[in-house]
Parts: sequence; structure tokens; C-alpha cells
Amino acid sequence: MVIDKRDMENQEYNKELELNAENIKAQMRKGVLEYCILSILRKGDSYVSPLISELKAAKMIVVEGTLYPLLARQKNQGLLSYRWEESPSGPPRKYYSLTEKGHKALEVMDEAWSEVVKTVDYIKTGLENR
Amino acid sequence: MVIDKRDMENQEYNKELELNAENIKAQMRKGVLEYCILSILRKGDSYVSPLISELKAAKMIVVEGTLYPLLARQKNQGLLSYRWEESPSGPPRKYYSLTEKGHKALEVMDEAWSEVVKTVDYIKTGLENR
DNA sequence: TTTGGTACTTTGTACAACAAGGTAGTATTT
DNA sequence: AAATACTACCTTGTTGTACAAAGTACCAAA
Repeated sequence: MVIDKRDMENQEYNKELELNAENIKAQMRKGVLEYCILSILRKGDSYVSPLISELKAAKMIVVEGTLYPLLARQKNQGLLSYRWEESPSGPPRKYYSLTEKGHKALEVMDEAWSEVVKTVDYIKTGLENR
Repeated sequence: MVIDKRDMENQEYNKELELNAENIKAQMRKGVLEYCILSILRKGDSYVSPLISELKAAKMIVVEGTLYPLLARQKNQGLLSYRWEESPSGPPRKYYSLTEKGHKALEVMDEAWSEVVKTVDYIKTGLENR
């Protein structure tokens, strides 16, 4: 067994990275965001500001710079459509709604999400609960 | 309400992106991977090949190129340590184990994960179940 | 007409996952 | 003993996503 060559510690950064719950949650939320957006829109059409508010209320913080590109992506995938509506005060609002394709995608995601939850549980316990 | 300038459809890609369950699940798994690795190691020390197998068995597919940098990261954060062990057949194996810091991080992640699950449920239902 | 608020958009950066290829030690076959 | 196969570890370059920050545009009220 010859190890020495391999065992040369590759740069001990060890940057005392915060072991902070918020950071870790932020990591986990990634990838679930799309699902959340569609889930909210399932309950009714909306535009960016109230979307952010609702996500914030659910402790799933996002910012405009995240949401706009994401909505554009989902629109380009045909999951969303939008219409302009006048605002009682301020510039017009871009209301997004789920398309039929979006509804179908959402159903797939419902399934995917519950599978991921089941998978994590499986990995944690190692038991055959699936 | 002047809309025309804004409403110029920005590149209608609409690339018939697979509405495939695997893709969506892959997206959702991101960010949960670190948690899964630590969870597996909590059950006992291991090295890359069996880690990949266990993840694959749980339908959480990853490849070597993903896992090695991830483990290196977690080691540099002080969450993991490793030791070399001879193999009954083949090159030596790098066994990873949770450090004390890793155990603490894992507890934080346990909490974080269940919060994310609760959050998604909250967003889906919109009810006050938290 | 200027100020402030709301809303939408873009640009640049950081980081994570992946694909693909590379290095190295051990065992087996010829 | 040379070649082959297998296992295991590691690196590089690409892509995609979230974010920070700055920018554009419309509207209302002082």
C-alpha cells in the first residue's frame, strides 16, 4: 500500500464556514423554488411583488433578481403565460398564470417532491419504507 | 399604460424541455445531497463507491465527479475526517467519518430539512399549519 | 417638474453538479 | 514478466442557478 503521494493534503482551506441554519436551509431550498412558484400560482394568478411576499411569509426568501429570470424560464418552457393589468397606483403589473402544460408539470413535480422526501427519509433511516 | 416596449417577447425559445420526472427530481435533490452524505456517514464510515451505491439505491443518483469535490469540501469545513484502509482486493480506500463538528452540522441539517418540508407544505396548502 | 414609489429587467459573480478524462495501485491472465 | 482488467481516487472544463447590484420605465402626488 503506497499512500504518501496521494495523501498530500490538498490546501487546508478550512474556512470557518458558518454552520448556520439559515445557510443550510438556503442550500436545501434551491431547486425547490420552481415548484413553489408553480404551487403558488395554482392558487391564483399573481405578479412578482406578492409572490415574493408569499415566499417570504413561508420563510423561503428570494429576491427579484432570482425571481424574474426564473419566471422568464418557466414562461419560455410554456409552463406560464402572462397578461398585463393596470395597477390602481403605479406601473402596470405582469400577471402570470399556469398554462395547461404548467398544470401538468406541477402534477409531475408534486410526485417528484414527495419522492424526494421519501428518499431522504429512506437514506436517514436505512429502512425499507418505500 | 404603455406596454409595447416591454412586451417585445424576449426570444421565444420554448425548447420542448423534457417535462420528465427525473429532471425535476434531479433539480430538487440539489442542496439535499450534502445532507444525505452526512446522514449516510452517521450510520457508519464509508468510502466513495459504496456511498454512490447507497445513493443510487435510494434513487438519488450521483457520479464520482460530483462526490469527490463534495467530500473534499466537507472535509475542508471540518465536517469529515478520513483514514486510509487497505482493500482486500484493489487499491487502498479512503474512509470518511463524521467529526464532532460534522455531527453538530448534521443536527442542524436535520432541523433545516424538516423546516423546508414544512415550508413547502405550507406553500402548497396555504393553510396555517405551522 | 421633481420626487418617490412600484414594477420590471439586465449584468456580472459565485458556486454546485456533472461529463469526461486522467492517474495510480492491485489482481489476473497469458 | 507483460499485458489486461478492475478498482479507486482526482482534476478540468462546462453549464445552470441564485444572487447582488444597478438600471429602466411608468405613475402619482407634492
